Amino acid sequence: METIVPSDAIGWMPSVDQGGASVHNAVVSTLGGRILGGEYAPGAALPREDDLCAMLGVSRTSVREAVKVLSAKGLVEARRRAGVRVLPRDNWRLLDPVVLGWHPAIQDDEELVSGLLEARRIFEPAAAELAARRATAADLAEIERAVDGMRDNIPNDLNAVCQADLAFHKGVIAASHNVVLKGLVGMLEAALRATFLVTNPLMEAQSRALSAHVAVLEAIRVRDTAGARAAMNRLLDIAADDLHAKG
Amino acid sequence: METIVPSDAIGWMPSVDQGGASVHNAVVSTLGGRILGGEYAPGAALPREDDLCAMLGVSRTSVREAVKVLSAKGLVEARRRAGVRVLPRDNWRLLDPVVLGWHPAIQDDEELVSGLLEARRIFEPAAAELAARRATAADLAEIERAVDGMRDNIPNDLNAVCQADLAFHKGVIAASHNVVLKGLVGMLEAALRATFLVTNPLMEAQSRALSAHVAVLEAIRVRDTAGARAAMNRLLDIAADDLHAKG
DNA sequence: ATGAAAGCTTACGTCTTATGTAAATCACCC
DNA sequence: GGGTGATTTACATAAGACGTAAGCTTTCAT
Repeated sequence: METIVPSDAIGWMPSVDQGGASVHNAVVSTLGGRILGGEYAPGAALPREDDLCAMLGVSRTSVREAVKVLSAKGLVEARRRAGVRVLPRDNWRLLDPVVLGWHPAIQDDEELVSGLLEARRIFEPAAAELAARRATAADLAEIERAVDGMRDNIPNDLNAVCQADLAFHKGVIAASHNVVLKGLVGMLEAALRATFLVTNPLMEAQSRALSAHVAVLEAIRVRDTAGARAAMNRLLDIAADDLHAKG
Repeated sequence: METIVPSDAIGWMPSVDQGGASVHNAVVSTLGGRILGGEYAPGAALPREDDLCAMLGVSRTSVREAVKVLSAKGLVEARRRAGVRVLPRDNWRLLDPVVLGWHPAIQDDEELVSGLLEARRIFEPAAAELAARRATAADLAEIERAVDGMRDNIPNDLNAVCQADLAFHKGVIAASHNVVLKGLVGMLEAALRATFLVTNPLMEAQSRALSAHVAVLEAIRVRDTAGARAAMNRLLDIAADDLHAKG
C-alpha cells in the first residue's frame, strides 16, 4: 500500500533538537537526566507534582506533560494517590535515542557500552549481508558519500570524520531495508557517540578503519553477501580493539 | 549489577494494561490506532487541538497530553502555528510494544511481519548463544518452566501454549544478559502475537516445535554455545515454515 | 511589477484555578 | 482484633486566559 502524502507536507522533516528550548522539554531533560544518572533510582518515588513545580519553577501543566513523556519512555509510572515512581530498568526504552541522550556519562556505563558493542556485532554484519542483497543505487550512493566524507576529512576535521562514520553505518542499515534494524539506528547513534568519546583518534587507527569501511562498501556494491558480512565483522574487530586499547 | 530497590517499592510492578481506562490513554490509543492504520498518513496534519477536543469530547488538557505521548513515540511532531503532523514512518518507535499494539492488523502488514521474522533470525540465535554462556540457575529454571508449560498444555489449552512459548523466548533473551537484546522483548512479543494469529495450530506442528524448544533448553543447560545457536535456528526454521504454509 | 519589511492572525505553549476520583490511611464499631 | 467505612491525599480532568512564534498579508520603496 502506497502511503499518500499531501503536497504541502514537503519539507516537514522532524526537528533534530530534541532538547528544545520549550519549558516542558527542559523539565523532561532534567528529570530524565536525574533518572538515568541514578539520582532517582528504580523503585523510588519522584517528588509530588506540586513540589516539582516549586523545585523547577514551572507550572503543573509542564510537569504533568513531562511526566507523560517519561512515562511513554518507560522510565516512570504515575498512580493516583501513590505518586510517580521510577520503573525497573528493564522497562526503560534504552533503544530510544532520546533516552540514551539523557545518560549523563554513557561512556562510563560499562554494562551499557559493552552491551551496545555486543549488539552491534550481532546485527551490523547481518545488516551488511542484507544490504549486499538489497541495496538500491541510491543506498549505495549514500554509503559511498559517507566513505568519501571520511576520506576527505582525515586527519584534519575529526568531527566530520565521526559524522561520516555514523552516516556510513546508518546507510548500511537503511540499505538492509528491514524495519526492525532501521529501528535500531538511534541506538547505534548513541553507541558510536559513546565510542567516539572513548577512543583516542590516532591517525593510524583512522586509516585502518577507513580501509575496512571501503571493504564493506565494495562488497555491498558487488552483491557479495558473505564478503559484506565478513568485512563488517573486521570493521567491528577494529572498533572493539580501539575501545579496549583506549578505554 | 543488582539494582537496589527501596523496601516500600515492593509490589510496584508496572501495570500491564497500557490501554487503561483513563481519558488521555483512550485518546492516545485512538489517535495511535488511526496513525498506525493509515487514517492519518505520514506528512498529514492532525485536526487542530480544539477540533480534536470537540471530535473526541474531551478537554484540551487530555488532547495535549495524548499528543505529547505520541510525540514521545516518534509518531507526530507539533509545531507552533503549524499544527500537529504525522512524521515519516522511519521515526516511529516500532520496537515499542505499545506502538505495535496500536497496529490494527499487524498480521496483514506484510513488510512488518517478514521484517520481524527476519530480525528474529538475526537476534535470537545470538541470544541463545549468549544464554548458553551466561545463563544463571534462575534463568534456566525460568526457561524450563516455560517449556514445561508448553508440554503440559499441548494440545488442550492453546492459549496457554502460546503464553508459554512467549515466556520461553523472553527467558532466553533475559538469560543473554545483554541490555540491547532485552530492549527487544517488546518487539518479540508483538512478533509472536502476530505469528500466533496467522499459524494454524496443528498438533503435529506443535510437537515439532516443542522438541525444538527442548533442544534449545538442553544446549543452554550444558553450555553448548554452538548447539544453542543451531537449535534456535532450527526452531526459527520451523516457525518460518508454519508461517509460509499457513500465511 | 517585484521584493522586502512590517504588522496581523492563528494555533500551539504555558500558567492558573477549580473540581473529580481512586487509593492509602485511620478511626470506629462489631 | 479484625473488618468496614470516612477521611485525606495526590494524581486526573476540565476550562479559561494569556503568551509567543510562525505563517500570511499588506504595504511601501525601488
